[in-house]
Amino acid sequence: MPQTPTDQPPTELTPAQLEAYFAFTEVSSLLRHAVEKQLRDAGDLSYVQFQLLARLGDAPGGWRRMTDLADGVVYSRSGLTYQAQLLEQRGLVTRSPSPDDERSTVVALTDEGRAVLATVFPGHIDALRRLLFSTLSSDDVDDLARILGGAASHLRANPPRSAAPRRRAPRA
Amino acid sequence: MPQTPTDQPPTELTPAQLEAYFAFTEVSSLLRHAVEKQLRDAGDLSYVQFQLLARLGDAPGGWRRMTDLADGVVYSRSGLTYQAQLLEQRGLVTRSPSPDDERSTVVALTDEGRAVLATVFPGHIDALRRLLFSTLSSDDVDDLARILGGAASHLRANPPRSAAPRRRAPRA
DNA sequence: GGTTATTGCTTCGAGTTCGAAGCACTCAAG
DNA sequence: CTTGAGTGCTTCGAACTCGAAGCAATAACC
Repeated sequence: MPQTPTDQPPTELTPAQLEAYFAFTEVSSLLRHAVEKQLRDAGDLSYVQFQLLARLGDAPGGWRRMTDLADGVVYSRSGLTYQAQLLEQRGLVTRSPSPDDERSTVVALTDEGRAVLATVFPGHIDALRRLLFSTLSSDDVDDLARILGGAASHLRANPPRSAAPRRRAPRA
Repeated sequence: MPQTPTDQPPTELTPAQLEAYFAFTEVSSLLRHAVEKQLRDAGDLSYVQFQLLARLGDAPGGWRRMTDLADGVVYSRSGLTYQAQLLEQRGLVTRSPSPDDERSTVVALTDEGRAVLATVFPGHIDALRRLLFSTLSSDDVDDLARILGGAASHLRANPPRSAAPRRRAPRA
């Protein structure tokens, strides 16, 4: 194990870091594709739609505000509007203005939405176990949770600088 | 509701598994968004485009077949055709039929493509270090590489059953 | 109270993604 | 040689995604 002479960051990653990064991206892609296929077959849901339903199912009262939903799944506002429309058309959620704040829209799970979620969920869990957790020891899972949990916090704290502070539009 | 008597898989995940999974998806989303922003700012490249250039830069001779490129980045063939067109229009790659096999197209990095790659690469590495590796110990990195490497192999070995064997279209 | 930000969501346009279908070439079998 | 299967890539259409711009409601300030 070579000593790192000083702390100054080199322009390269260590082999282990590269390996970890490639493995991460590969698992990310493959797992996502596999899960999407399973969800499409089981309940004709996209991954995003499933995540939204799952988050609603998890919420007390079965409803959330649009923005909270979007933040929860790391998703654009406009994209969420689109998906929420689709889910509403299928009768899986309702959308209504919040009584608190007329600006915000509250998305709520319908009975049918809850039913679909209940139908799809076990298959999703099975897929996860089969694809991901079947090869992982209990310690591995703990390690993953600890390491990635820390990384997630760090990433949340360092947002990708949400667009440069743009100058205001010129008045007429 | 009875206790879980044996090892047979329950329909739920353990809290640690859930935690690991959520952390994984969150890191995946956040890291992807952040890296995409960095690449767009630095060289007006999408993540996919960067991955393609990087893979070409890594290849002996600086060229690869379309299919090998697509498999390498877990990407659809048609999507690759689209992105390869964009890269070709920008003069970063060339496409030409393989002398070996007239069917296959060989994508090769141009000098300009290599230059762009050299420009963008350090920033990419820096971003990775800043966003991901700055919080990880050397042991963490080793653990990640080991655990996710194993998971990746397993996923590669269990492809999402490439579409059900659909019946062939009726002849005329 | 009245003006000026800020917030929450939607609409819009442009760009990207995928799978299915199609085309061209190669290989195997007769 | 001829047929048929298989492979490699592209084209096509439909769906999805995002950011910018727009609208309405709330909050902040004097």
